[in-house]
Parts: sequence; C-alpha cells; structure tokens
Amino acid sequence: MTRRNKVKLELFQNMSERKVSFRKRKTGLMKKLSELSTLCDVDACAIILNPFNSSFDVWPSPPWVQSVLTKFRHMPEVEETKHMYNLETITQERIQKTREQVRKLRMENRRIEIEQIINQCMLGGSLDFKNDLNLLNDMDLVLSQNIQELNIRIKALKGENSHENTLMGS
Amino acid sequence: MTRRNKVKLELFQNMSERKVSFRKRKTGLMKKLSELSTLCDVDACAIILNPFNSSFDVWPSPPWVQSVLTKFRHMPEVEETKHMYNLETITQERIQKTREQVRKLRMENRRIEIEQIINQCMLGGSLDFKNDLNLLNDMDLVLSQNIQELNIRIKALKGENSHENTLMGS
DNA sequence: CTAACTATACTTAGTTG
DNA sequence: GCAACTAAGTATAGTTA
Repeated sequence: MTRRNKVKLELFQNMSERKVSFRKRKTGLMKKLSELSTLCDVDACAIILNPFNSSFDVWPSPPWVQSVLTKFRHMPEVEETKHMYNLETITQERIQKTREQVRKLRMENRRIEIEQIINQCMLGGSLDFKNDLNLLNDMDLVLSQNIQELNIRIKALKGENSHENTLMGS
Repeated sequence: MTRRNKVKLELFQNMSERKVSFRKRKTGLMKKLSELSTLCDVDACAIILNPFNSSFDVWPSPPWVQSVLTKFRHMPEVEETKHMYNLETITQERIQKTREQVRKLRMENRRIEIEQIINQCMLGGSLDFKNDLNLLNDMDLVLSQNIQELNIRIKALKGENSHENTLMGS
C-alpha cells in the first residue's frame, strides 16, 4: 500500500494512470490559471490538447488583449527623440526594445489567430463559414493598405531625413 | 503573525503583494504545465500577459503552433462537434470576441510599427537608415506570408468543413 | 525591490467502491 | 471505466534578511 511516490518527471507508462492523471492535472491547471487571473488581474489563456479523445480544452480570458493595448500606450514618444541626438546609444537600445515588443506582439497575434481558427473548427459545420472568409478578406485588405501606408510614410520620412541630413550635415 | 490565509478569490489590493504573487504563481503554473506535458504526453500552451512590465510569458516550445494545428487536422472531428452543438451560442460569442481582439491588436501593431519607424527616422542621419528600411521590408514580407498562410489554412479548413457538412448534413 | 524561508493551504497518486 | 477519499507531496502567503 504505497501511499504516494514523489513525481518522477517521466511519462506514465500505464495508460489508465496517465489518463487519470491527465484529468486531474488539467483540472488543477485550469483552476490555477483562473486563480492567477482573478488574484493578480492577469490576462492569460491556455490550450491543452487531450491526447485521449481527440479534443482539447481551452481556458480563455475574454478581455485579455485589453491590457496589452493599454500597456503599449506609453511607448517611446516622438518628441523626446529630438533631444536625444547625442544619446544615440540609449535611443538605439530603446529601438531595440521596441522591436522586441513588436516581435512579441506579432507572435501573440499569430497565436490569437490560431485560436480563432481552432474555435471555428470546434464548431464544425454549424457556423456559417462565409462570414469568416469575408472577415479574413477584410483583414487582408486592411493589412495591404496598412503596408502601403507604411511605405508611403517611410518614403516621406526618408525624404525629410535626407533633407535633415543635408541640413545637419556637420 | 498570520501564517497563511485561505485564498479568497479576489484581487490583491496591495500592489507589491500582487506582483510577488504573480511571479510565484506564474512560475508554478509554468511548472505544472511542463509537468503535465511530460507526464501525460500532452501538447499544450499557455500565454500569460505580464501586467507589470508589458511583456508576455509563453509556455510552449516555439513550434507548438505547428503541432497543435497538425494534431488538430488529424482529429476525427465529427464526433466532437456533435456535442458542441448545444454550446454553439457560447462559442459563437467567443469567436466574435476573438475577432474583435484580432482586429484591435492588429491595429495596435500597426500603430506601434509606425511609431517605431517614426522614432527611427527622427534620429536623423545618426542611425544608418538602410537597416531600418530593410527591417520594414522584412516586416512586409512577414506580413504577406502571414496572410497567405492564413488564407491557405482557411481554405483547407473550409474544404474540411464543407465535407463535414455533407457528411453530417441533416 | 528581490531572494530565501517556512508553515500552511492546496494538489494529486494511490486506493477504494 | 469514473467518483470519492485520503495522505504524501507541492505551491505559495506571509515573513524575514
């Protein structure tokens, strides 16, 4: 009558044990997540594939993006950079940071999109799929427009820049 | 000298307490997730927004998306979707919300990128501009790739979907 | 603030019906 | 197979350095 072993971190070989453990631990995990969320005001989500019955569990937090948006409100501001000309290194660091943030945010975006797709899949044929396709098409449009806009701005800025270069050219 | 309270499921009012708790619980959560993963051979992932320093903590190995999607593709979906029908409303709501989130996040992304570019530009000639332009080109490339990928996935999903519809059509 | 500690709350492996 | 139970094992709130 062994009462309990220390968890050795390796796969449960016994299938039914594994299954039971999965159920228990999954429950615990979800609980912890929801606790974290309410105790510390954290937005989080988790996706857990169920290897036993080909389904999955998702712990979603509806307003989880909101905080991201708020966070990014205080980004490096344009005007500040003006008196930073001699602080090249610092500014460069900041840019690096911003890039990192952009990268992370993008990964996050990706994740959400996938979650969305997964959600759609969960519904099988019961949702009208056309709207989803339309949504995506809209997204594409917006994205290309954004890209164009960016390019235009860059060109403009580049112009200003070389102008400035000329002006400032030591 | 209260030794430990039962967790009352409400937000820590004290900010430093909250912060400490966040660190601790996040760590614990990640550990649990990794344990679940190795003990029961489960694919899972979690995203936790850090409300204190604008960053993310993600638990997956990088290629989790791939495995999730791959696994998901090969799932016998028909049975699962059957007992999802009664959850249709809930799931639909969630999808709607997620869409909204995607849109917002994407807009935010754009804004940040533009801000970043502007920032870089404002540095005048002191930074080398070519790299920045290259960065932007990279960004565009990545974006288009994302779009393509999304479209492909959607098409694939649509195919599966209508197939199911035919199968299940009733 | 962060790190370490430790007593206690919580989780869960093993067991039972 | 699942649910309940229970004690061993863990996580972590409160505390200290």
